[in-house]
Amino acid sequence: MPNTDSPKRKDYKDTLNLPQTGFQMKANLTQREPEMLSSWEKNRLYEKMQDKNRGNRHYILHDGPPYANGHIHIGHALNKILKDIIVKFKSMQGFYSPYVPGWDCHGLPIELQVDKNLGEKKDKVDILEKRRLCKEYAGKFVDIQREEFKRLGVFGDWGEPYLTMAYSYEGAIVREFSEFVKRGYVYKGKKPVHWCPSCVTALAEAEVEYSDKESPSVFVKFEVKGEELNAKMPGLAGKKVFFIIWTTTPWTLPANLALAFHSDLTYVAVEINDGNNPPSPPFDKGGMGGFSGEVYIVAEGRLEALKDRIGLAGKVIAKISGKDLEGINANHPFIQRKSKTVLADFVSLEEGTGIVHIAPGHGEDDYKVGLQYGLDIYAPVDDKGKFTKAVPELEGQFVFKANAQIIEILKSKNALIKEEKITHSYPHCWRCKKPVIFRATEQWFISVEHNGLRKKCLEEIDRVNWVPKWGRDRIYNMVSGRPDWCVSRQRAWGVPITLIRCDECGDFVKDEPVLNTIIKLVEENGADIWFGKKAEEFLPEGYKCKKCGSGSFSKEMDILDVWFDSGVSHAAVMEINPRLSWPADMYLEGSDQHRGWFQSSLLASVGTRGTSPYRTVLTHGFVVDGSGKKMSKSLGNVVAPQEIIKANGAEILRLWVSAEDYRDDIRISKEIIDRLTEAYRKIRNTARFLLGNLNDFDGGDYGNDLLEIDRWAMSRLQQLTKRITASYENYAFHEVYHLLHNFCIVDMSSFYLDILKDRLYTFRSDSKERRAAQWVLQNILATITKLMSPIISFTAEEIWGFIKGDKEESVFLASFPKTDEKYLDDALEGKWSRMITIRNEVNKALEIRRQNKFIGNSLEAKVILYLPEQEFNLLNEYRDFLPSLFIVSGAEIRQAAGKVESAYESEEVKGMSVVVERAEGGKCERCWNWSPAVGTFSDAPELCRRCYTNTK
RNA sequence: GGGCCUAUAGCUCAGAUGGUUAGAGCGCGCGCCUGAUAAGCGCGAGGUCGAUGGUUCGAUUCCACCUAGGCCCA
Repeated sequence: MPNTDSPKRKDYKDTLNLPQTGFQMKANLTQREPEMLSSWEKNRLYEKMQDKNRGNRHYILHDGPPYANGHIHIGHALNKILKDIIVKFKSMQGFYSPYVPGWDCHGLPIELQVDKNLGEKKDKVDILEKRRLCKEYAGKFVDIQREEFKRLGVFGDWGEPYLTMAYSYEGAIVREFSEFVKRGYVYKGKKPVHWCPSCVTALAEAEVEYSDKESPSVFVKFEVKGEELNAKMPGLAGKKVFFIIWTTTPWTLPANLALAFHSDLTYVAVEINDGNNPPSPPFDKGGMGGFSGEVYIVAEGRLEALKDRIGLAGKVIAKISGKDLEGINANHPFIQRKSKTVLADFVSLEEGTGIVHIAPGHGEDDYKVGLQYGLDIYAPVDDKGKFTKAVPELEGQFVFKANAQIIEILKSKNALIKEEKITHSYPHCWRCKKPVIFRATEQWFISVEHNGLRKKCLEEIDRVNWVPKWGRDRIYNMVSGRPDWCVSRQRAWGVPITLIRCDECGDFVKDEPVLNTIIKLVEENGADIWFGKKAEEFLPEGYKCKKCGSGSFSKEMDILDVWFDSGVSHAAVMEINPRLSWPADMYLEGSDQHRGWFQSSLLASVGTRGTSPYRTVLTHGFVVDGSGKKMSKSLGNVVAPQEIIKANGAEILRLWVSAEDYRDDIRISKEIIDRLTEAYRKIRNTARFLLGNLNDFDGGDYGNDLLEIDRWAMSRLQQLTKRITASYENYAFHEVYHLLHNFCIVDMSSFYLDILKDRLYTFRSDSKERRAAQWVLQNILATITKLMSPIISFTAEEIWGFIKGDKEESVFLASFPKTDEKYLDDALEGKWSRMITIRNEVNKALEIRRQNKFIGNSLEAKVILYLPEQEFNLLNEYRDFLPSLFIVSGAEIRQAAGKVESAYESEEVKGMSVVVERAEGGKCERCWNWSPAVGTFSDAPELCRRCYTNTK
C-alpha cells in the first residue's frame, strides 16, 4: 500500500482539476447587500431595465400606497417583496413593467401625531401652519420608508414616487371628486358620529377610548294596539299590549323611531296576572312584573332572565316569529309619534328583551336600520349635547342630565317597568376624558345607488381575476351590503371638499366652470389654497346663486376621507404618469384591502370611468408568529424586518416571502428563518460548486458531445425551467422555492454533481468528456441564476458577476429562461428514474456494509447486482457506466436466480439483491478508484490505467 | 354575532374525481468522507392528515357541527 503521507500524493492532487472560484461560500449578506444596492444604483440598473423593454407589451403593477407614518413592519416587507418578485419576473420576460411606488400622506394618524408634538400649542396654530407640519411629518416618513424599502432589494422609481400630498395628486383628487359631483353622486346627508359635546367636535374611532361609566338602565313599555296584532297573534284584541325594550341611554328615547326584532327569534306575549299583588302606581322602584292585566311582548329566549331581572311573571298567551312582527306601529311612550317595528340581524338574546329601541340619529346599528327602512336620521341634540327645540319639554338640557327627567316622564306615563344603575364600558373623548355621544351630523356621501353604481361594481367584480378565487366572494359580499360612502371628515390634514355653499339657500355651486377653476388652482398651488382664500375668490366676479340669486357664499371646510385619496390613484397616477398605462394589470395588497383600497379604487373608477381599474387582484394574508398568532406589542411576538436584515440579510427575508404560501396567513419564527438560512446556503453552495468547476471552461459549444447522463441533466433543467415559469405565472412562488431547492439537492448535489466529480477532476482538462460536463454546468448555472433572480436578487446578481463569457451586465437585463424543447426527453427521464431507484437500493446495501466497517468510502467497494429481467436489461445497456452511477470501483450485474447468500434484498425492487465486496486491486492515488492496474506502471505505480493515461 | 379564509411529520410545502404501507426537502439521530470542507455523501426515525358526528363497502379527501387561528365588519 502506498504511504498516504508521501509527497507523491500532493503531487497528484496538483494534477487534478479541482474547483476554484472567488465566489465565497460565506454569503456575508449584511455587508454585501448594501454594496450591491449602491452598485445597482450607480449603474442605473432599474432605468436600463425600463429602457430595454420600452415599447414592449406593458405589465403594470400599480402600487398601493402605504401610510407615511412609522417605520416599515414585516407586513410591508412581505407586500413589497411580492410585488418586486412579480415585476422582476415580468421585466425579465420582456414586459415593459415600471414600478412606481407611492405613499398615502394625508389623514388622521399623522395629524394626531403632529398635534401630540405641538402639545399645548395645538389649538393655537392656524390651519395652514398645522398642514405644513403634517406635510413635513409625512415627508420625513416617506424618506425613511423609502430607504427601508430599497434596502429590501425592491426595484422601482424610488426617485419619482407618487405622493398623495403632491400638488398634482391633490389636484387629481379634487378633479375626481368634482367628477362625482358633476355626475350627481354626491349628496349631503346625516350620519351618526362619535361626538364630544365638551370639545364640540366629531371624533374618529382612533380618538375614542373606552372606560367604565355609570348609566341608568331602564326597561320601557311601547304600547301597541291589540287590534294591530290580532291577525297575527289572536287573542290580543281588546287588551293593553306593550313591546318592552331595554336601554342604557334614556336620552336617546326622544329620538326613537323604531323597535327592532330579530327575524329568527320567537316572541311571546305574557299576560301579567298576579292579581294578588297588583303593583299600584306610582311606580314600584324595587322591580315589578308590571301592571296586572297588561300584556308584554318580549323574546321567548329572554323570559327566564327577565323573571329575575324585572320580576316578569304571567301567562304566555301568544307566540309569534320575529319575522311576522315587521311593519307594525307602536306608540312612542311620551311623544305623539309612531314607532315602527323593523327587523335587524344585530338583535340578540344576550341582554335586554330581544327588542331593541332604534334611534337612527344616535347609533351605528340604528343608523343602518334607519337607512334600510327609510327612517329619518333624527338627532334633536345640538353641538353642545343639548336638546333642541324639537323636543320642547327637554329643550336646552344636556343629554346626560336629561336622563333623570326622561325617567320621570316615563314614570308619569306609566311607561317604565324598571330602573336601575349599571356600570359599563363606554366611549370617552381622549382629549377631555369625558363621555362622548353618538350623534347624527351633516356629512357628505357618494351614493352607491346613483347611476347603478353598486350594480356596475358588482358586474365589474365578476370581470376581475381574483387571486385567490375567494377574494371575489369576499369583496362581492362587502359591496353588496355596503352603505353609501361617507367621504367627509371634520379634520385639517387632507384634501378639502372643495364646494361652495350659498349662505342664503344652502345650495351648493355645481357649475362646471367654477369646479374647473378650483381644480386648476389646486393643481397649481396644492390644496392649501382652499384654506388661504375666501369663497368669493373662487367665483367669477359678481357670481349669484343659481337658485336664489344671493351673492353671499361660504366654503365647505370638511376634508375628504383618505380612502378617496388613494382610491383615485388610478386616475392620479396610472392615467397621468407617462410611464404608466390604464388599467393596471395588477393590484397586490393584504386581504384587509377588500374593504379598503380594492374597494375604494373600484368605486372611484367605476363611478367615473365605468370600469374597474385593475385586471387582476392578488391578496396575501397577514404575518403571524410561529404558532399562528397575530403579532402584537403586548404579546411580545413582533418580528421586525430590520432585525432580520441585520442578523441574516434581506435575502433571507426575500427567500422567506417566496417560501411561504401567502394565500393563508404566513408564519415567521426563528426556526423558520433558520431553515431558510440552511436552504439559502444549499442553493448558494450549489452555485459555488458550479462556478468552481467552470473556472477553466473555454466557453465552447459541446452540446454534441454529451453523455447520456448529461442529456438527462439537460432534460431535468428544461423541466425545472418549465415548472418554475409556470409557478411564477401562477404567482405560486412557494413552488418556485421548493422546485429550485429540490433541484439543487436532489438532482444536482446528491446525484448529478456527485457523479460528475470524477469526470471533472480526473479527466484531462480539455477532454471532450470534461468539456461536455462543463458545458452542461454552464447551462445549469446560467439558467438557475436567472430562475432565482426575482427572488434572491442579491445572490443571483453576485453569481452573475462570476459567470464567464458573453453576458448582459446584470442578470436583470438578461431574458428569463425559456424551455429548450430539444433537450426535453421524457423517455430518457423515465429510464433514469428507474436507474436512480436501483442506485438507491445499492446505497442501502453499501450503507449496511459501511455500518459494519467493511467499507468506508464507497469507492472501496465493488457491487454485484442480481436483477430481475427488466432491470437487468436496462442496466445491461450501461455496463461500463455502472461504477460511475453508483460511485464504486466495480459493478457487475447478473440475472437474479433465487436467493443470494449474504446479499441485501431490496424491498423496493422485487427480486433484486446486492452483494457488496471489497474492490479489487489497489487504490489509485490520483482518482481514488480501486483497480487491479494500480502498481502495474513502473514509472507511476500509484496510478490506475486511466490516470496514467490522463497524466501523460 | 355576521362575511371570507385556514388547519397534512419539529419547520416549509406536495397529495388524493373518496380506494393498496400519506410524499418531498430541511431539521433531528447514526455513520462515511476530508479533492464543494463553517462544505459534500449515505442510511434511519418522525404523521390517529385539528376534534366529533354523518354519507359510503371504504373518508385524511364529501357534508354537518365543534375547536383553534387570521382578515374585515358588528
